[in-house]
Amino acid sequence: MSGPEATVQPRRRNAAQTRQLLLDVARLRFIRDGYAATTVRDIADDAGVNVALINRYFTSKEGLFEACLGSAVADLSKGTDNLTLDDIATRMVRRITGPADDNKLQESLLMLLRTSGDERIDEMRRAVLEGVSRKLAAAGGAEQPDDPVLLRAQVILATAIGISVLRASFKLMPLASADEHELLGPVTDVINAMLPRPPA
Amino acid sequence: MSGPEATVQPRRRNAAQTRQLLLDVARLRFIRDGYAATTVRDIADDAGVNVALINRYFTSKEGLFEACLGSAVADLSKGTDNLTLDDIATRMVRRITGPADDNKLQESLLMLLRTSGDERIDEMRRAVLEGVSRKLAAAGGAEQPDDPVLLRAQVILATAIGISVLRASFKLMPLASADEHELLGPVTDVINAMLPRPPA
DNA sequence: ATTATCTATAGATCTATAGATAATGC
DNA sequence: ATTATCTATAGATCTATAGATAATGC
Repeated sequence: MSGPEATVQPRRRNAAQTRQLLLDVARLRFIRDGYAATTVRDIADDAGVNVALINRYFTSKEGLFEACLGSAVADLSKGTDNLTLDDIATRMVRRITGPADDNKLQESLLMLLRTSGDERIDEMRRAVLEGVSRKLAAAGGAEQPDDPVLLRAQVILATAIGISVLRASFKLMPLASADEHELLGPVTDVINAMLPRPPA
Repeated sequence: MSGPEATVQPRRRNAAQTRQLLLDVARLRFIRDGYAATTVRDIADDAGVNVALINRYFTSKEGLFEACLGSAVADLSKGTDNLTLDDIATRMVRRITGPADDNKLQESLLMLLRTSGDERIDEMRRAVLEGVSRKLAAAGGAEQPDDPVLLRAQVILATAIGISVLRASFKLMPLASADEHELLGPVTDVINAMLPRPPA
């Protein structure tokens, strides 16, 4: 159980910075090991601070988890309005493959897969994915919320999630090492197969 | 934390039957809650037997997990040789949607996603998925092991895993309630997009 | 007599908190 | 003086095991 290192070591005392540091290292732990297998001591050690600060800044382990999930949800919902069919593939692939502009993006989907067992939080996760799939369906021309295109949009989402899992958790080659360029073709093909261009 | 009920209640003492019962209820727990969040007491209570029997029949919690994963691996590798392109979609959809012939099949993929933290076991999981994707690629006409078709075969696998997760863990509608018939179309389209028919 | 199952308990965590220490700002 | 951080510890698990009980087969 060797852990990720703290990326920024605060020299001067700074509550806001320490709080953010805990958030960042906790997110990595939760993604990699899951909620139950991660101990607060693991997280505190990764951050290089005392365990008690987790309770000070986040009330509890569950509070910290909820904060991590909240930031992942914010990442995922950001800039998904009025997507065009052409945007989807490139955005999705970039989000999966890379520390392109913001390396927290690639982690958001994986964080969303984690659960602490709290049903209230689980419902939040479900609602986020429902919203994302609805926007995908809208880009594909769906009009009513019960449009059959919604099912196909959710299959696209499933593909994105599956690719992320196979890369991060399984390190399945060659998928795990495929770069943005190599993934763009297959992913574009899946999207086109699910959301055919309107004849108009 | 209310758990699944034991499906078979042994009336007469029967070590083999109790062992199998523990395996079955443990599998459900591990799939639903993960390894770390599941306690041996949860499992024993689900089975209606004493906790000590887990150690008696499986040495340890980890031994029980490994046995669960082993049966999932056996399920997944079963009958995947010499697949034709036409088989894949129907087999995959049936495996995802249903307690068709053997309801343990639908759980196998989800069990494979669980980890106990043991790297030896993680490697076993990876090898299984690598084998499955290789067979998919072969059905799609791949010849060398580094054929670029392999990447596309792994995207198919990713879609299957993603759909299973969105159904079981997220209960994302309408995907979660889609039956075999409703899923066949979209999944077939994904497979055709990834593994185009050879012109011959 | 054999062995499937249970009782009782040791030992090792893990989370949370009350209160102490020490760095910072006025 | 304020507050960011740490020390020490209580209380609640959780896994594993030694040994006791009781159902089965001869």
